[in-house]
Amino acid sequence: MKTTVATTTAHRPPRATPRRPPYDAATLLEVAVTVFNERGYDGTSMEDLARAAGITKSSFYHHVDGKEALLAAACDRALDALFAVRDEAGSNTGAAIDRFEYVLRRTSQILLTELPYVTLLLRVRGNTPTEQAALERRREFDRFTADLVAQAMADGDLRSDIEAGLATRLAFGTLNSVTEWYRVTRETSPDAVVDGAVGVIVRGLRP
Amino acid sequence: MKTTVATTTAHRPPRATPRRPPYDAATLLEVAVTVFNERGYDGTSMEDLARAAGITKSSFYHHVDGKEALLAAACDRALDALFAVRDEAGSNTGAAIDRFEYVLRRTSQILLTELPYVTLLLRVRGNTPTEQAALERRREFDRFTADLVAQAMADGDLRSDIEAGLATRLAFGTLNSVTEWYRVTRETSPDAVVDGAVGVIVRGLRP
DNA sequence: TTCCCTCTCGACCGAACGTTCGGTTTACTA
DNA sequence: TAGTAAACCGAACGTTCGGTCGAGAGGGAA
Repeated sequence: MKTTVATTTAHRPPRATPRRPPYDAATLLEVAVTVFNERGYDGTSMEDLARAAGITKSSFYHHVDGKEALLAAACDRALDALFAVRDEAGSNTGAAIDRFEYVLRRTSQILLTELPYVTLLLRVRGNTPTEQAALERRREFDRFTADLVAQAMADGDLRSDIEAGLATRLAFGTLNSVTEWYRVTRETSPDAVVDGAVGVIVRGLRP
Repeated sequence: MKTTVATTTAHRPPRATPRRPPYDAATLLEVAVTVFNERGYDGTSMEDLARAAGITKSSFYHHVDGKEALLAAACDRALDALFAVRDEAGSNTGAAIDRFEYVLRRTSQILLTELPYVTLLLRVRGNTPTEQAALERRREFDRFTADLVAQAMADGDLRSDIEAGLATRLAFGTLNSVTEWYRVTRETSPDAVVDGAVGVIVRGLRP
């Protein structure tokens, strides 16, 4: 890591690697979210983020607005993807049970394609207005799904011996738990996880 | 701090507040865990804890060894309860499917009786050796259960079209998700939650 | 060459962090 | 009434936090 030669010029930033393309906000967001998920948001310092990106803290600040802005951007990315699902045709046409299963499947797909962002979203506790806003959007999505569950129960397509709210929470709990352990490997494909999780949920909830 | 004239009192000093019994370590641990679960461990300062207890930071330190010691004590309490289940007769005798169901039920009961401590345990990320030790004990418990699942699959008592590791993780994911939303209320009794969760899991995993 | 803009840096700031310490109050006993 | 130990407190310690600042390096355009 030391600047070996080139001592003649007093000011010579270490250029060990051939040349890295300049960072953009999206790339640094990805780096930040990765570290956030490893150490936790509050447990991560801006110094940690800069080190992970291979630049100094002040350089890092040149590209991003601040720590909380990173969190907000990450949550928004996850939430936008989820709300896009809510507006898809499959979530709004047909029997409630089919719409519920569609939402489950699409949600779990997004959970895997946007894994780091969703993981971070699921861990915010509401400490700041930013986090509270993210929590509120999450709840709105949960409410949308809970209505589907209640409707499917009324239709007799889901077992109604447990409360609709409990069923919804268990369903999302099962899905969301994937963020706690899933890592992309050759053995466990995303599709297998999606099929497995959704399958277990709907079989567990059917009458 | 004025020295009141009441030097003559001798028997009944005027007491504005009734007087709180002195704190002990267990009570302050409970307070700490509650705040940790609200704000997150790293997001909680010792000042926050002291304020929640109604004493100053330095008084708080009179009773506890430090922030990390509180985390360790809380994790140990949760883990000790879980490992006690592993050693119970119901977890080690009979068919694997019955033992699995027994472990699930007892685990979810402990999850509710020791809710704050288990909640905190499930959120540690391994930032310190203390946290890593807790994570390792958790994994040991998961391995124990995964063996039961694999055996029950071999017996034909659980569907074997999904991987045993995936099934175990989904089962615990469903159970553990309860910590994310469960609050003691009159409407939703702990027993109803236990029955609901365990029921959904075993029905989802049966052949 | 000069200008200009982007990117990077070291140095720095006030605030908050976990923790310590000297000293005061309280409850109880002798 | 004096002595004692536990409970408690205010003030500060050294460190780390998120964030700022002025300046240098590099490259393209004139």
